[in-house]
Amino acid sequence: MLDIPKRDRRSERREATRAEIVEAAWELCRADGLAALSLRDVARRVGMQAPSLYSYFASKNDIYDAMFAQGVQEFVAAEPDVSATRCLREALRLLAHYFVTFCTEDPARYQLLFQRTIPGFEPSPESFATSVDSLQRFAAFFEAHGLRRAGALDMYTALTTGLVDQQISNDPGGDRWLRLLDDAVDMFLAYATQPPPKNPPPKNPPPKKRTRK
Amino acid sequence: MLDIPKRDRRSERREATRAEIVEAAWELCRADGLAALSLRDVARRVGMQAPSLYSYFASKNDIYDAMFAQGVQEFVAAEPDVSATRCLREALRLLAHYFVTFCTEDPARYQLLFQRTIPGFEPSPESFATSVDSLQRFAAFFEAHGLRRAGALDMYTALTTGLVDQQISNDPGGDRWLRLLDDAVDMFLAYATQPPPKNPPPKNPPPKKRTRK
DNA sequence: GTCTATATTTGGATAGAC
DNA sequence: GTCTATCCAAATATAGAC
Repeated sequence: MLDIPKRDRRSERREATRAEIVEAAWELCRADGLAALSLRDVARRVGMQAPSLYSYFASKNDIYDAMFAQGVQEFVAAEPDVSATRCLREALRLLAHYFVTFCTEDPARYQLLFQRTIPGFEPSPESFATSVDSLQRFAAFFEAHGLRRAGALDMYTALTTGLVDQQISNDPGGDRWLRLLDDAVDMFLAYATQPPPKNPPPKNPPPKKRTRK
Repeated sequence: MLDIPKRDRRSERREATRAEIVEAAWELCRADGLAALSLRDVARRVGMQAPSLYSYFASKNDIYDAMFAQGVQEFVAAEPDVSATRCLREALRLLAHYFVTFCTEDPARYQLLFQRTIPGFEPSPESFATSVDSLQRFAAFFEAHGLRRAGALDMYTALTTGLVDQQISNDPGGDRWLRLLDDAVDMFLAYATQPPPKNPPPKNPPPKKRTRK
């Protein structure tokens, strides 16, 4: 039997107001930085006084948490489906492109979701679980395509977040690092699909030329 | 003619106190996070009252600036000299290892030097110039070893800072990403020393490039 | 639910005595 | 140079009227 929740105009209104508050908070964070968020500013932006917010959120961190949850939802909701894509390179490009675009188009959101920069804030277990699920689907994708080299997933996350980080830190709004993405995927695939060398590669110089010392 | 500055016990003492203050600030940042620094705490740690700090620094940002300058000095002072190293791979491993170790061994320092996370803070031009110099020496190293592929330097910085970032964010104190460093260097060199393919590798037409805005 | 008023804390920074 | 005393601003959060 389908569970059709009875509509409750009161709680609907309440949810709408909560969403409005969260949206105002995002706008402020995008403008002034994630850490600069203040309840006064949020309240003023939605036409309230600061204490009124406490009717909707228990604390400032509670607002951060709602923002976190919303951000994760946004990420998973728009994740491209690559299950029908046979070409690994193509699929990975698609996923990588989605990730870096998602991150760089809203640095404040990136900071909240992927870095740990707000002093006392920890996302709620539910929201966090959703993001862990997403990463595990990604791990499954690697597995399905035979990317089993030890550390391959970690190398991939380092590479993509590195591009995002440099882009945001050193060329905000530009594409100096973003445009390296396809090359990065190729580079990574060459690494990940290559069997790890039996004997660790030239620790010592492969005899360049003569002069032995 | 050699410029031997006359010793001035007063200013020597003053410099020593400044250094003491900066060191106290670092300790607090390492413990509580970079953004949590407060003048009161710094003062208490050096046995002063907060206003006394203003005899040594004009503002809180002035302290951050001294910390930044000190951090940059530390980095360049201990930079390994690879000019005598003939093997590119070996040299790059050395430099990369130095960089990621420097960054991960003190995340607060990494945050101040390489990320832009303190709201109103901009490093002074002198300190900033020193760090730019360091990067340019690195660019010269690339040039000298024939690493001229477009974007190679940017790819390298993305890769190394990505490892640092993931390490700090997701495995602080561990080595889950650090131990991938040698592989990362190999992966990068395979990419950078390989001529860019004439026609983009994969079969399907390169997915629509990110539209410029 | 929203407001006013206020508590509380915590910052950075200044004035002026000693 | 260092202190005490203080200012000023901003922040989160609570109490209670309406």
